[in-house]
Amino acid sequence: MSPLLPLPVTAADRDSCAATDILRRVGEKWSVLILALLAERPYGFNELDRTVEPVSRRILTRTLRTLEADGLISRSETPERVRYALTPLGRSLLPLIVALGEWAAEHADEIGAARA
Amino acid sequence: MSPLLPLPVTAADRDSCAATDILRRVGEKWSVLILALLAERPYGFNELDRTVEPVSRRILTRTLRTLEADGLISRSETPERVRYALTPLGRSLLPLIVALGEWAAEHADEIGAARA
DNA sequence: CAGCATCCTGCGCGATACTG
DNA sequence: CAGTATCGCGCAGGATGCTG
Repeated sequence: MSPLLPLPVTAADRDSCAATDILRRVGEKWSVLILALLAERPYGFNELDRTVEPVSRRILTRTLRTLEADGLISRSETPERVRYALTPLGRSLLPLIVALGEWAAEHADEIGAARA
Repeated sequence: MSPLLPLPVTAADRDSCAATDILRRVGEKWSVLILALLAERPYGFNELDRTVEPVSRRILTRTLRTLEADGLISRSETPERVRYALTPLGRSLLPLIVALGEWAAEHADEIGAARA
């Protein structure tokens, strides 16, 4: 066993697998989108709310809190507004997400064909 | 807008984003693990069931069907057994998952520290 | 502007039992 | 061996209204 990576095969591992963990995190509905937006510049809360569009404020809040708790984004208050920004850790994750996005774009037709 | 990628910002895009789509797919609980196992060699159904361990057969079945529908794995029947294997498409996705796994392993302590 | 409180729905995931 | 059928739980995600 023990494949190419720190991947969990036994029951004992299954909750402690870093790869699965982070994959589930970025698999959450709005995470990647938020990270991609913050890659360009910091955003305020309502600004994110408007830009991400059909997300509810409840979910946006929770997603931001989670990303913050993981150290991927930072939240700072200024007198005028709250400011969400990427942390260095979050920024280091970007290339991988970008690569996955490119892979998905390249093979979108193959996947579409397979589904039909 | 329109960040670094084909990422969905508007409501119209949100269900058609290939990147988010594939991320949710591999974010499913057992997907990466199954892909990682099949990266080494083909597996039979019960063989997967035993190896992945705490997964229920119902979920294993559904996960396999989904991965198959996306063209990432193939299912073929021989007289003695059913054989699940990676497709070329699935294999082309592996390096990206490996990269994410390595990233997660490298930064596991930072993430852990952030959560505390 | 930046949220929190409340209520609700769908489905990811699981346990258990049964089938050809 | 390779599944299907049935039942159930918890949580992601959402709608709506209120707050300082």
